[in-house]
Amino acid sequence: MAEKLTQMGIAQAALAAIDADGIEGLSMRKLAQNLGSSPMAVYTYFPDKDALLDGVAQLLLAEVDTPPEDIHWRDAMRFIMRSVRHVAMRHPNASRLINQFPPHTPDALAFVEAGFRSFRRAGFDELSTARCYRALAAYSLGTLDIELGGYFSPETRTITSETRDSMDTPTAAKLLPLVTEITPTLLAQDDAAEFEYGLELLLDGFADAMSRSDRTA
Amino acid sequence: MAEKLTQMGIAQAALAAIDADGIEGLSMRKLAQNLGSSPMAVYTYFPDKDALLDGVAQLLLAEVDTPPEDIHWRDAMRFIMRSVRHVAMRHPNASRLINQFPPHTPDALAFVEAGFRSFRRAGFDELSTARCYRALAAYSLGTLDIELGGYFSPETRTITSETRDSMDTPTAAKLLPLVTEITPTLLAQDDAAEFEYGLELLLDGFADAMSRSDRTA
DNA sequence: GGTGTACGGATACGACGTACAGATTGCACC
DNA sequence: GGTGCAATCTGTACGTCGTATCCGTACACC
Repeated sequence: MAEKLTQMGIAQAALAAIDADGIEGLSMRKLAQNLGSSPMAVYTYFPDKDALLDGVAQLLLAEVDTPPEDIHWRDAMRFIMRSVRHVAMRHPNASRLINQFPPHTPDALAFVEAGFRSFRRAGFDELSTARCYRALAAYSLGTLDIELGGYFSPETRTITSETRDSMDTPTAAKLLPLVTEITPTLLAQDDAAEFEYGLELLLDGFADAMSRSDRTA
Repeated sequence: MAEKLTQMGIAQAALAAIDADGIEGLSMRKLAQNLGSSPMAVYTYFPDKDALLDGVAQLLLAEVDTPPEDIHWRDAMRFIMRSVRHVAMRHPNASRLINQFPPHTPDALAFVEAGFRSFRRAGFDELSTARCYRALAAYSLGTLDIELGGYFSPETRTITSETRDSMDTPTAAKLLPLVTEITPTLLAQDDAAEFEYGLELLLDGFADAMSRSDRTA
């Protein structure tokens, strides 16, 4: 068993394990077993489990595609945003890692660099580029929380205001009529379409700001 | 020691412990000690640790303020969005819980209900309300990841493409000139101002869509 | 007063992350 | 070819975790 261990190889095995069993299901012992070696061997390549998870995140982020160089900035942003979302959807169990660890390796930063390039080529200055990147990052990360964290799903938990077992549906409907009315609508929508909706609003806003600054310049 | 235990009391103690020591620092044993009782006592009120964390999240969400009823929908949304952000900033160690557990108790849903009310009163139909809520939720949750998860901070980790210790700064600058150029700008911005920037873009978009649908109706 | 039921405590189990102390390997240098 | 050193990997062990299980207690209700 046991090809030579490498950082990449270990991180890939960890990603595979997470894809299969979830993040909570990953332990150093099980990972080592998959790799045909001893638990502590991993610590030669990663100082602790958190660093390993970071490594897995970098692996995910490196999967994000880079847009062609010659397209309009709007298309480039759409391309990148969709690609991030698709990577997360290919690895639903691992997607939290994307929210938790920002890209910081060259491979993981490739798509960021490409996005920046696209903005700058279109005439965005440094500040506008930073601003837009931040807004897109926030929207994108939040989308992952919502779509892959099951944010809008029905896992009714307990706890209420001091009394047990309240929150029977009829009572809730009286207290929260609009939540009751709108939640089904929320759940019925297509995730991809809703993602695009908000994305276009942001891109529209960027375009407006750009054209305004053109006119003043 | 030991007032009578309650769901609320336990959740509050857990929140206090998390505020002090972080989520990872919270254990059932330490929590029980703070409460002056035995670890297993908590399990009378919460089926497991995850349910307890959910309870803490509900507590946080219940801290979100409800906007006055008579203001313009745009002001109401600003109000709510800012309040969510401020709650998270009061509990930086606990803020991940907001991303992980959606509101589902009456108290935690109060601000959602108020937001829906504001949209509907302004003439948004069910679908538009759901759409806008989703976009705002995504932006808001992503903002928490970025501002409180330290997303843009410098915690340089390791792992690269197969080789160790690369990613010395000069090399990075060659490979990723724009990342190198723009990252300082990104870090230098004021979090609150950047948050408002993206928020206004979304609100502008909602307003446009509204006025367009008025004209067709 | 007797009985059931909600509550809290004690103990224990299995799994976890990882510190530490060797063993093993491969390679540089004479 | 031998010798030493550094990197790599293994084995063992410690402390901590979540929580299953079993038991005692106290109070509500008839």
